[in-house]
Amino acid sequence: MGVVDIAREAGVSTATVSRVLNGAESVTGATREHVLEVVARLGYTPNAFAASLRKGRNDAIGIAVASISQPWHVKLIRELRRAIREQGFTTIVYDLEHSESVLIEHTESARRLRLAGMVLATGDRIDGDEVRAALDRMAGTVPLVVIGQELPGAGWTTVAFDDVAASEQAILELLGRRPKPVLFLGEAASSYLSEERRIGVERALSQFPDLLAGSELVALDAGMDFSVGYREVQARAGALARFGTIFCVNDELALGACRALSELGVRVPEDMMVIGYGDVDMLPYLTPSLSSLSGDVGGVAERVVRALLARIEGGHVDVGPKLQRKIVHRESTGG
Amino acid sequence: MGVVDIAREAGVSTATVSRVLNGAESVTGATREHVLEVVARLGYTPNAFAASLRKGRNDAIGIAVASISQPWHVKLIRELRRAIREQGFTTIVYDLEHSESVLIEHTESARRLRLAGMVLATGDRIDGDEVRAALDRMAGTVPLVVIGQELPGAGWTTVAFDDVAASEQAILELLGRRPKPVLFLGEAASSYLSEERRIGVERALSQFPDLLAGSELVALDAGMDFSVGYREVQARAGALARFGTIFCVNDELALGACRALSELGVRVPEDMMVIGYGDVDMLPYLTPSLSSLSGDVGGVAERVVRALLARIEGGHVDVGPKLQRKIVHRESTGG
DNA sequence: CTGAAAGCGCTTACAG
DNA sequence: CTGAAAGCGCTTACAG
Repeated sequence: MGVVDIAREAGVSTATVSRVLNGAESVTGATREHVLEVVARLGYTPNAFAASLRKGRNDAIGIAVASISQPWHVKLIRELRRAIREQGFTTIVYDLEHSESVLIEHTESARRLRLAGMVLATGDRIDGDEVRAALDRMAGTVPLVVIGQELPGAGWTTVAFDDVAASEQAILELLGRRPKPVLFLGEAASSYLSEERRIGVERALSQFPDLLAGSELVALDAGMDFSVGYREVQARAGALARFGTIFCVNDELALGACRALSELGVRVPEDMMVIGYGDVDMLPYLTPSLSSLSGDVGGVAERVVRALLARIEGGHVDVGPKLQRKIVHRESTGG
Repeated sequence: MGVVDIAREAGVSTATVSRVLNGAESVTGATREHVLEVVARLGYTPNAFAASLRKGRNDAIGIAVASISQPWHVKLIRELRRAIREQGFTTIVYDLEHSESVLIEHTESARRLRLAGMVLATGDRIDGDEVRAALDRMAGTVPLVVIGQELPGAGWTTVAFDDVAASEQAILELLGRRPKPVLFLGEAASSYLSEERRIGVERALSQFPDLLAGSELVALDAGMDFSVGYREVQARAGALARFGTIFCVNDELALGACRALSELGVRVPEDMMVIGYGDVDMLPYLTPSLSSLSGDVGGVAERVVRALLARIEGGHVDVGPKLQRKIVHRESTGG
């Protein structure tokens, strides 16, 4: 069943049916009522493919995140959807599952679907040859905004937090509370995000050479969930006394670390301070409650959408300086 | 740029281009190579709308979940995607945000997109007049499988856990460990899932009238996240001594409850046992680690896909009896 | 193995 | 305000 069936039944042309269904102002009230009645009676739903094909555009914007298992990304999706919907677009969520090949697949899908735009949020590096080529290719036809990492000469807009500064600032503040070496748990080279945060930590520590010497900056290769934080701390059971702080690149690692400390009888924060990144919703409800570096997700979403709209209209927009994070102290850093 | 441009450049017909791009076997090796070279050189990507319109079908299956903020649903999405992809379909995720109007919108979207099928996973009731009508309407053209709740006379297949039995069984087991009244934290009438679990709890308690009398079965109206579990336990600070167990309809509530108990100086599990539902990944890493009623998500996904394929092919399939849950004891119930 | 041509179901300039 | 007709970009029976 299509417009022609509705048109025939209603005794009008397909043009009129289309106008009614698309809310054109020109249609007479009576005609509109009649057509709508027929549509309802016959249970007709327009074919989105035919409409998009004819219109030559799609009103959907893709949101691709590194992993929907990470609460921070879910929070971001929520905010982005809200902001995007306000602009009259629909959204479609892609889960990259931290995989380059999945990302590449999705760039293809975005091209085939002629998406109006795409938002990419990942801490995983996107500067590998294949990934970079796929993104460039996509960005040629689908306006793109990337959250989190800046690439030289990229044909897209970047919105990011200043994680180097945030990490440096946080470490300085924690060293003020307890001037002891730091155990940093981050990801290996595949993570852009970990790299930035590590640099900030190093920068702060380098002001205190003896503390830097005693610190350990771990580059994990095993993902960043609870179990990894747990395992890494357990693995250092005998060597924990020399550290004053465990600084984790996300909240999940911090949670796992706390569990290990608890099993080892290391008190948080008396013997060891612990802090994560992202400030996800559950942190205040943990025991001990977890400190974290918090960022304004709504602010990110707002900037992303502004930048995307500008690109969709063929223009550019200055998204301003990198966003600042702030440290949220809870029990795990002494409140 | 379209097939015609590729055809012209390659000196073949559009039919041949289409065949090459769709992997038809009939095309000569040389022709295939040549066409692919032109496609790559011109950076051509087929238009998905045109293809779907012409084919008259869409190979995408929708996955609609009550909320992507709930880890259990994220786990389910993962498993479903894997299973669906194996069958050659793509997936598209819908977040219902626990909203009836969003669900109704998505049923419309599914119809317009001529989805090959739809999976709906929600604990929120779907038997309200409007929602039920929207689902019936959708199920008329889009094969549907619902996870979790059974509706009489529905035109779709249901895959569910036996939560009544699981709850009853769990309570009996916990009463064996500590024969004291139970504080049950569940949602109000809008939640089908809470209702089932409450019934199981009541069924177990009714074998011990004095324990039933001392128990409290709370029907919350405020969602089911960490903060709610926390608040409800705090609100009963003076009355906790009479309970032996806090039984929560999800793990998030249980986590919040534990935090409140910790602040109140109530020891878990010595003074109070706590258990949740879903067995999400973080539970072993909490302090205390949280017990939970676990279900085989992979098993659900496998049945759902089997049922969906049968419906897509116009048939039916017996998905078998409801799935069983098992209780996973961790520190919060005494290990 | 390959091509010419029809047609999927819409929307929109154009004409009245 | 409304209609006749073209055309969006594919795929596929049909013919050779």
